[in-house]
Amino acid sequence: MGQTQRAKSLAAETKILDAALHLFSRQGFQATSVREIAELAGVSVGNVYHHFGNKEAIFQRLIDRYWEALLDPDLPLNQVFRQAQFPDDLELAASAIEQIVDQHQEEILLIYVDVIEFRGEHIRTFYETMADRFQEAYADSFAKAKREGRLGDIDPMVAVMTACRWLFYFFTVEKCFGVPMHLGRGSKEVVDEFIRILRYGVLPRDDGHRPRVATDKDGTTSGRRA
Amino acid sequence: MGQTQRAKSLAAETKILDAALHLFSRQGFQATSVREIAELAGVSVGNVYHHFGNKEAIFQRLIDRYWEALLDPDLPLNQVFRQAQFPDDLELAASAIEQIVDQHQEEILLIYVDVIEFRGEHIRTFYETMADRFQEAYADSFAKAKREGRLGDIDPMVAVMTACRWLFYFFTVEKCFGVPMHLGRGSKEVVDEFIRILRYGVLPRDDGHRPRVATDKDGTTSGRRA
DNA sequence: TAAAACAAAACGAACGTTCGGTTTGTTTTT
DNA sequence: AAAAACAAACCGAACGTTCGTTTTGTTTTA
Repeated sequence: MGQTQRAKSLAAETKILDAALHLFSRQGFQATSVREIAELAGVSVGNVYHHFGNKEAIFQRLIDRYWEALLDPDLPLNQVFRQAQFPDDLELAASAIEQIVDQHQEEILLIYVDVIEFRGEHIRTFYETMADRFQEAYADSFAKAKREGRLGDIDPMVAVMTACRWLFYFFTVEKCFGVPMHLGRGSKEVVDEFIRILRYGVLPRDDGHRPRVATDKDGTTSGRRA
Repeated sequence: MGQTQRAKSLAAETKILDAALHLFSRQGFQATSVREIAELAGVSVGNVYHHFGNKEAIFQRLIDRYWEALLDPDLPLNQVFRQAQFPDDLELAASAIEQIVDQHQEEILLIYVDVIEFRGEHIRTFYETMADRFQEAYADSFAKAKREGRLGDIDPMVAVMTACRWLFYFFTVEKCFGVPMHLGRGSKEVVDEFIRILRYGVLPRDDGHRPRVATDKDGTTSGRRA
């Protein structure tokens, strides 16, 4: 009850933003009316316009909020980037990306709303910023690994981009688009296999590298189909 | 001028569908009005409703049209699947997928419209159908390759799914979302590198497999950096 | 008591859809 | 082969509703 004006105002703004996020991510921008947002937020239409200049400003604020969350240095994925241990950090990266997609399902759908209903510049800046951060984070690490022969013949920068994009899209398909199964295999199973492919490739190795276990020939170790 | 009634009717339907595809893919379903569609198609609003029961029926027809195109046995990608030469067919698959995304940019965006503005069941059936076709197409081939030791320790079915999904999404990002560059590298460069990663992995090989140089079937080793 | 927060009513514009009427091509009758 | 009858293709005004936004007025807080 005894809330200050600022606190009440901020609470109302949050309620409006949350309601808008819920609706925008489920039915798109144009298909969501200000009346719907107001009703779900439990405020009047007039009050919505007291806090936001117009409908699009609400959308913009939601995008900004997601963007800020992605740039947070404390975000696990950003910690992984700072360590720059590719390809050893692939498991860490995978679970960090899974966490992002899990916690920001609606915001990720918002990005696709932006792609469709606006001209989609946010997804462009997203990929371009990601590219810059890869360069920053991994350039030194890769130069050193190259000198020490710890990396193969491929371009590790392309590899890390490939991996992150795949993981991001994989979890997006699973959590946001609702395609939970993949060839009858579970999510973790597929991600682990993807990481192994990245590290060792699908073609057999004649050297000592035995990715899964040791010398088994039939590969019955992980209980796949007969 | 002397067109039959059926021909005229079909021409009008096509014009309406093309206009609707253009608009839906650029601004979404709800943001596109029937008036807009009619104007771009060069017909009256009433005529639109003569050919289609309602606005959503137009959308549905567009999705169906795309779906039929994907199931066409003559589609290059389906020919690649029938050959079932993974991982040798990766270059062929890549260019077949690139061709699909190129020729169906608008329809692919339509799928994302469906994800946002409807409940996105089409993308689910898309992925599930893809999974079934992978099983059909590659099951025998992989069993044989496994017996002959031509494949490594990984699950090839996961690998082929991984590859196709990545390629599809890669070209979608590039052509539909407008992110043409990737870490300053061109599209072909990145795809080639992705294929090499799939085959050989990022970790160095001590055996005779030298990924970058010869062993290619057609011998066209795309010239890259030393 | 002034300003901020909120609610309700009202605005014109645009929406999807309907409908009566006109044009145009085809079939039937003469 | 011309005329009459028919049906499909087509048009555009109009309907009822809903949209984003504004205006006006009331309550709450400092």
